[in-house]
Amino acid sequence: MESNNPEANFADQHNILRSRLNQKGLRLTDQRQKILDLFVMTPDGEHLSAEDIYYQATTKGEKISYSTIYRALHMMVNLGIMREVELAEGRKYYELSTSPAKQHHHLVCVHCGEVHEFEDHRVTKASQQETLGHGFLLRDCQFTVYGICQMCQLSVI
Amino acid sequence: MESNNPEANFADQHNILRSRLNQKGLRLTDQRQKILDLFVMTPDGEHLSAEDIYYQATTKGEKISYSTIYRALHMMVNLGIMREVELAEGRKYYELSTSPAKQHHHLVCVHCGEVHEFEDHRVTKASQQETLGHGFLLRDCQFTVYGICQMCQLSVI
DNA sequence: TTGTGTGCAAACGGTTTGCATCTCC
DNA sequence: GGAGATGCAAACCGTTTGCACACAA
Repeated sequence: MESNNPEANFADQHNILRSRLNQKGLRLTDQRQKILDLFVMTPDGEHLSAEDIYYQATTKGEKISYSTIYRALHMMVNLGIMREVELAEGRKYYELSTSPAKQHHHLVCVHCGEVHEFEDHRVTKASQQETLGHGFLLRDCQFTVYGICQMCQLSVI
Repeated sequence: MESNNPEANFADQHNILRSRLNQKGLRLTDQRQKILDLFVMTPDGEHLSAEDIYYQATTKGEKISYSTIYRALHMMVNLGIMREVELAEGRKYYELSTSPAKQHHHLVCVHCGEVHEFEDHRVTKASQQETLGHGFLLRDCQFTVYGICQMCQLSVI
């Protein structure tokens, strides 16, 4: 269980990232490592925005700028290491990408922002059929269900 | 076929809007009528951004400001008359809302922006099951499939 | 050594807001 | 008459960019 050994996990991720970067003549810097670490440490079902990353990093005394964060995120999305998801208004969130076969979706509480991840093969299938039917080449799909969670149903309305 | 009689269609829409507004002590102004008209005239499968509305309205010699457009759109979304959809980056699009039973989804070309609408009962079902399973109250769901259309596959890559 | 990456500060662009004025009911 | 709506200009805020400097390979 590598999940019992976070350091090995970090090292793995760094090596993967380093080799991918090197293939393209890019470099593995401290900042890029730190950003990746934050995602590796983030529990499943949570997502990080640029602000989250900035806040978590600076709280730990690490120095990083927003420009670096955004540039690193874009780069990793382009490399296929991360995925950009639309969960809430006016802000982008990021998560480590998983294999296309394990594509997952999000259930979001519009009131408190609570997010659940779920998989549904019917949705996956629908995206494949629809792209095929129109002669499209599938790139990504986002299925986001918005609702009000149980807690918020009590406090609001 | 009321689609053969656009004027009746406009009148219908205006009356619906007026009665909804009056229930809340709100008013039906010229600007709000014009905005709604643009959506009624827009063919199925097309969506309007605030900029689209501003451009189409001013091209016709009508005077309207962005603040009014945004305020009207928010109001109509809150009244359930319109739906806000995320199709492209950094911009919101709007469409007239349809009954929850006829919920539809979008297939978008990430290169040229071409959009196809489609319905899929499996997706609708999945959204219902997922909200139910977590005790959520379903509000809306967005299923957006991103790909590259046939034309763009030829010209890009 | 050199081209890539970083931080800073300023710019960007879609959206929102404060305020004076106007207008629908 | 009075609450609600509009237009203008400025503010907002997440994101991007130009540039001088720093650093990985």
